[in-house]
Amino acid sequence: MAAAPTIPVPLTNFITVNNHRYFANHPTIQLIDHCSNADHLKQIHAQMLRAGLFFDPFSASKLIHSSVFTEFSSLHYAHKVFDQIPHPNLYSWNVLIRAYASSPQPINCISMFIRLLHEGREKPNKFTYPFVIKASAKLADLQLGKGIHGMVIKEGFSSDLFVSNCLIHLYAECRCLDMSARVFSSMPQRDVVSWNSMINGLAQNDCVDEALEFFRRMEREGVNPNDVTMVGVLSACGKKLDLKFGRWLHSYIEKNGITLSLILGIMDAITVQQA
DNA sequence: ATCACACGGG
Repeated sequence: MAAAPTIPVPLTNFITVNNHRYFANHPTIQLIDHCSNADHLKQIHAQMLRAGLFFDPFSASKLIHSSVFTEFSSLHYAHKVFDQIPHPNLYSWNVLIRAYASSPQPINCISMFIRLLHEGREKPNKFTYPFVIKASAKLADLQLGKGIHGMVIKEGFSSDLFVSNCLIHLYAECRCLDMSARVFSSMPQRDVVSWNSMINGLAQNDCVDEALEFFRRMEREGVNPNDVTMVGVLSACGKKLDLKFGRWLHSYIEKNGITLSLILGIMDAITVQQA
């Protein structure tokens, strides 16, 4: 197999992202954003190989991003591109880890994460963990989740709002609601997603009264519920067959101007019907 | 330059 030619590129202009300086002025790299089909993307890929641009981690990450996020490309292709990058930066790792987390094979997200731990020049950051936790949640793998949680604590991300919200959801998916509650109560600050994750987790695990209790607590603490909150609360209410409370929720939704998305409308109708 | 939460019955 012939080695890719590595013609040095005159890299004179920089852009600054996250306090790092990158070369991003190469005409081939600028083409990436205007690429309109898979063949075009492959041509850019070929030009990058000829120009040695894969040795610039920022340029390589641009191609990875395009390979993953354009609808004419596939995750398989993106992974092959990734494997050709000599020194992928953390952004490139995260792009692939993220794509696998929302793919039908979340286990590949975990494999990439383990590769990152072994091969990466940078440690996982606050963006990496939410993707990996999401994959563990989809796998409903409690052992794996606990392991990742341990790393989160060790690496100092346990007070990150996004990471904690993911952990609440993860433990709920593993039917481990006492752990969800433990994460929730340890948070230095919470937002509506933290409450939603608790309420929906409880409702899905048939802990109806607890879900409604969290909703009341949320109200007391002055956090404004949104449409996702109401899906969980209505679901709990439907399981409880409580018509009176269902009707109260109905007027509550209208009174508080909560967006009546299609799902919420259907949920609402079902709750009233069931009771 | 990236991150989190949702529905029930056909």
